[in-house]
Amino acid sequence: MRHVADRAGVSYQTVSRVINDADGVAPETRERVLAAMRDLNYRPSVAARSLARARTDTIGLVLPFPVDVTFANAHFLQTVGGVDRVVAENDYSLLVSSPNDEDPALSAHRRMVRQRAVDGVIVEAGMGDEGIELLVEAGYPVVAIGHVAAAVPSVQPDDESGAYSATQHLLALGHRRIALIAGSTPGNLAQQARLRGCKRAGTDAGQPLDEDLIATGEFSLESGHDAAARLFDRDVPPTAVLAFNDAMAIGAMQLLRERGIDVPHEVSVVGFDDTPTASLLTPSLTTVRIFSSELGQRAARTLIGMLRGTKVPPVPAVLPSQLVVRQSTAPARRD
Amino acid sequence: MRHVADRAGVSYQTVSRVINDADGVAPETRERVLAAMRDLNYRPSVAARSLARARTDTIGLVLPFPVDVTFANAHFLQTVGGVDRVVAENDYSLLVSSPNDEDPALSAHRRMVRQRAVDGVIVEAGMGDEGIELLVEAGYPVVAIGHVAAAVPSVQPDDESGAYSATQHLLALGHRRIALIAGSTPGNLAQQARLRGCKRAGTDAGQPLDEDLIATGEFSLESGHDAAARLFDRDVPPTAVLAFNDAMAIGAMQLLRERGIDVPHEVSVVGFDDTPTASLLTPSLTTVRIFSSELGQRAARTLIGMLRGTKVPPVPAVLPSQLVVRQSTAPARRD
DNA sequence: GCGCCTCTCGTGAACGGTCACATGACTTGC
DNA sequence: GCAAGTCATGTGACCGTTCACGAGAGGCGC
Repeated sequence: MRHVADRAGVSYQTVSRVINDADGVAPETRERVLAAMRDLNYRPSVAARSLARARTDTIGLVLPFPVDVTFANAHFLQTVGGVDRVVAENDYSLLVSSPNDEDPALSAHRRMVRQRAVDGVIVEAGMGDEGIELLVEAGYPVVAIGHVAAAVPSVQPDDESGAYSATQHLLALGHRRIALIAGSTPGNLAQQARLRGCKRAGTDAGQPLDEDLIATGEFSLESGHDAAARLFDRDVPPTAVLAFNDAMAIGAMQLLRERGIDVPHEVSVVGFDDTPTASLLTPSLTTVRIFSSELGQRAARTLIGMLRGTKVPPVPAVLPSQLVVRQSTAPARRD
Repeated sequence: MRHVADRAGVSYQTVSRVINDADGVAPETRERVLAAMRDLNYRPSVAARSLARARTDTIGLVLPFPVDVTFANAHFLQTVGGVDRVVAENDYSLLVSSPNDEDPALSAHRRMVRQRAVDGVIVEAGMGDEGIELLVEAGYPVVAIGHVAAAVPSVQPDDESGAYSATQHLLALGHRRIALIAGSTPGNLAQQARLRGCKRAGTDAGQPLDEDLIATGEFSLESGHDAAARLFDRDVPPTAVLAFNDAMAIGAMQLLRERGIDVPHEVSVVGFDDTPTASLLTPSLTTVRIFSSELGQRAARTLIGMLRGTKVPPVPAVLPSQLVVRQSTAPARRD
């Protein structure tokens, strides 16, 4: 920087002003400085700037699983897509941290804390919340995406009402034996909310769900396939399946096709997420939309707002979810 | 840091030594310093450290598309998964940059250059190579994943021979009307290599491929579906389809199922990538394995090696690809 | 008892910027 | 014509580390 200043015949402070687009610099001087910067192929050092300004203009993103696992899930994918977009728009950088195998619960957060390299952190809920506490204790502004117990601002889909309306839809179609393909981690709060929604819809309709018809999967296509296999091996198989994400719903549809069971005339299938592919399947998938990208965008905006000193309402921002009825659901056949 | 030093009754330099695990500090002193660090909840500032050491221990990752688009592609997903793993193992951080809509070709690289926040950059090939030149000019060590024209170290799958053996496999099964679902960006070098491999296999066997049977897609499931629709609308449809990634192959299989065309007995389908789902489909997909995760790991190791001063062979590291024969290919029926 | 070496620790400068304030030239108002 | 108020620029200190030295304490050999 000093070199640039010399070459342009000004002081380093003036160079600094030019870099930061501060006013109070004569247009002609500015030009001279810019020229010198070009000539010397000069680039400011973020490290020095961060040090002096006590901020890094970087936002940390903590993932619940390794990169390849996390992004294999369409919901997380969309979510992070939204974050990425907003972050880039606001000239922040994105530093990602994912857990390693040794300490899946906390390593991603730990690494983020150890490196004091970000101004704030966005956490994808999915694992426990101890990690969030860790970040908060370390003094970071934190925004969570999804349901968290920790007292940090969060944006979350309305899982409960989404699950409620999906179940209601199936009940209205006359289905009585409704199977659920839930997640296998009962501690997960989103999972709990969805389950709550399903059950409430059942009891509200005077048709409580059969607990025996709740299978679990890992949110992957294969696990949905396998869970469905278990469900349809039963003596009295279900007439409808509600999976807690689209991938598992698609897996279930695969199994049904293998077994020659027609969707939707013999069995109805509902997913969760409204993945882009959901609408492209045949039959296209009835599913609960949760606006994942929007969720990510809001989280990023909220965090950036916090960094810029805006007040943030302490209540979680809940985005309504929405049932999208397509071809994979139909009235139950009379037994 | 000064505070810690005071509290431990030593100088700041000694604290620095403890932080960096340098020797020449008495065990008892070390303990005292560590205790003080804990008491004061002290965390070193990366910014200051980066400034003083002139490195950031951060590696940049430049994606060819926005996050959600890039990671929807299984190959990129695996690749970055590999990078992430190695980066974390070596205590580096990962800073990701993806293009924005205004300047898809260069914005990701530009942002990376502007922020002088990384020690080196890994670039996922996919877009043009000007961006790489930009990074090199800015003085960054760069490693590319995939085929690039720029003179930087790269790791790449052996696309040509993979495509060659896939085509050869189909020819050996007696197929004569082999359709290709290629990418729609002819400038892409990986694409060119695959095309070259296919054509060479054809001519080597005395059965040059029919140029009219080359459709294009966007590497998505839907585009594969649509490309297949165009191919099978022809008067004389192909008897085999070779798609340039698994997603498009799966899309093609979907179309065939819709039209009641049996795979593999009526039409054989081959994919590219060996996505995890490929083996789980029915029929399971014959595909070309390209070890994406391994590719990412190597790229990361290469870059870290460069940063640590290891010499890097200037030739691109080529990982052999490998045809995995499953159920979606079968001998051609006699016409 | 002296010089020398090793171990442990401290000091000053530098890294490359930003911030708060000071300074000088030129307008403006009366 | 002079005080006061802009505008443009320069100066010194500081951000929190690391690096290259230097220096004191203790052990050893002779």
